[in-house]
Amino acid sequence: MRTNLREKPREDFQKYNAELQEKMKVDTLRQCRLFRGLSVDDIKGLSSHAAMVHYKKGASIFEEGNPADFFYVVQDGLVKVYKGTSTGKILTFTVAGRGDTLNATAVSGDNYYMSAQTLNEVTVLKIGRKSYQAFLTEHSSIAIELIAMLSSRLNRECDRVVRLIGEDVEQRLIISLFTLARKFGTTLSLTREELANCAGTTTETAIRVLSRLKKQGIIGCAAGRGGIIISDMAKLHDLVVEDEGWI
Amino acid sequence: MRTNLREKPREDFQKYNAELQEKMKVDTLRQCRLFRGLSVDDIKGLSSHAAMVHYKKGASIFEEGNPADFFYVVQDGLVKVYKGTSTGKILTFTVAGRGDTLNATAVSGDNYYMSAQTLNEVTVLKIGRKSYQAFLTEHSSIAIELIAMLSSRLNRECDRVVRLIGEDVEQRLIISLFTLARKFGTTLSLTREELANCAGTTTETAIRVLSRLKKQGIIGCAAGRGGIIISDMAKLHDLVVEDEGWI
DNA sequence: CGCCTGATTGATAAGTATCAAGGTCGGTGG
DNA sequence: CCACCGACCTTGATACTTATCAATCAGGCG
Repeated sequence: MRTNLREKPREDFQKYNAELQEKMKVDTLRQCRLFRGLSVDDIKGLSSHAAMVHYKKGASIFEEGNPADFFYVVQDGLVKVYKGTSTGKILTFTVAGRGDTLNATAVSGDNYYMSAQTLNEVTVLKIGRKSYQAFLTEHSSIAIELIAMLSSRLNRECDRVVRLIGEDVEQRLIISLFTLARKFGTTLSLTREELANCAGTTTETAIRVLSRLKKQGIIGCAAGRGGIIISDMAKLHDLVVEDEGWI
Repeated sequence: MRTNLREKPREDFQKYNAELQEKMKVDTLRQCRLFRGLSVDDIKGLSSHAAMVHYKKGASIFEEGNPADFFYVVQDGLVKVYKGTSTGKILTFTVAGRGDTLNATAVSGDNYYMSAQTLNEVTVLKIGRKSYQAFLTEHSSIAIELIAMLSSRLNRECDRVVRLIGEDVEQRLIISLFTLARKFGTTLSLTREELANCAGTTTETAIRVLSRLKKQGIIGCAAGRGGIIISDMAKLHDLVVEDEGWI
């Protein structure tokens, strides 16, 4: 029968495809800091609840204040996690990449505490709130990692506050650039506007600072049209004022 | 024998005194959010490791960067918990009162992450780092409370960041006043400088805003010399711009 | 080719910090 | 008891940082 001859390879292909996807999901979850220390089997258990979802550039994954029905992990692409201010500005708290969670530390509250929007083509893993919470309570060793994550994030936000009070815009932009470059490499695909949002300033001010840095040879000339290239990371690092003081 | 006749009451007195102090310590610890849900016996166990220490006004309890040898709970008085900026300014993250911990959320790191200084006569409970950590691991139910505390503090700091970007100084001062008054009542014994540090501004600017509020009848005229009296809490509340948006 | 987004530069204005100069009150020592 | 001193409060003038507004430019894409 013709149908049989046709169906057989298609089934194989589908099975292969499903296995591949499952492998990718597990791979991604294993890169989460939150799940380190867990066995592969544990992660496979969680992975079975995870759906792979694709977003195009500029799409909203979730918005501040909406019911937090899902827990997200970035599989591919860049996602900005931000909050809007009462005056319509935006502050980007983090740019999440592969293996980063979007809302792991949002433990309390039934609603998303921030918004998440894609900066390019993005694939995420999406896990139902219930499944995620059940997984957390089953694997109590995560609690320790969660506390560590929360604690370090809290410190980071406190530092951000101190910098907002103590440092001028130029310094904040430099720190944003440095932090982003350390995480994603020296070729950043961010618009000036996105960078400005990271530092809590305006596009124009960000551009003016970048121009100055370009004159100093720290930013490459090939910048522009949605990208920033850092050509002298060492010099950039020298410009960062450490507020740690004693080291 | 004379000695006997004398010693007896003194022993009684000392015993009574020790019991009283122990009771005070337990009472204080029971007011800690971190320890709610624990039995009185559990808390008594922790209390036995706690020493009551007195500080006079303006004293430093611990300083950012020093080895974090102790865990502190405020028994009486006000303590500001702050960080200095690289430019010499100060940002007060919280004013701690009775039952508040000074460094409970500083889980990671071996050094104090902030500084703590008394705002008036203060009594604290001081528990050795080891004893505190042992207690935490023994009573794993605290982990849940700790996560909740960390999470809510993280949210609060993120909000602070957003307000620093989005709101002007006047609004930040109003929010600081409102928050302080809700916690400590409408008679605040804070200098203008301390209030300014809470809002991340300068003394002069804080004074100018307070003058305006005084004209509007929100701040009492009896203010000045180390105190602020809020005479119209409702009107103050009306001035607070909620950035929650939907409620 | 024309539109649209993002980058860029300049001019201007608003918000705050900074600097300066008293003023007030409470405590302390002669 | 009084005078002084120091900590805190207050107000004004000025400067600086950065946002805002406006205009132009460059490149990608339908």
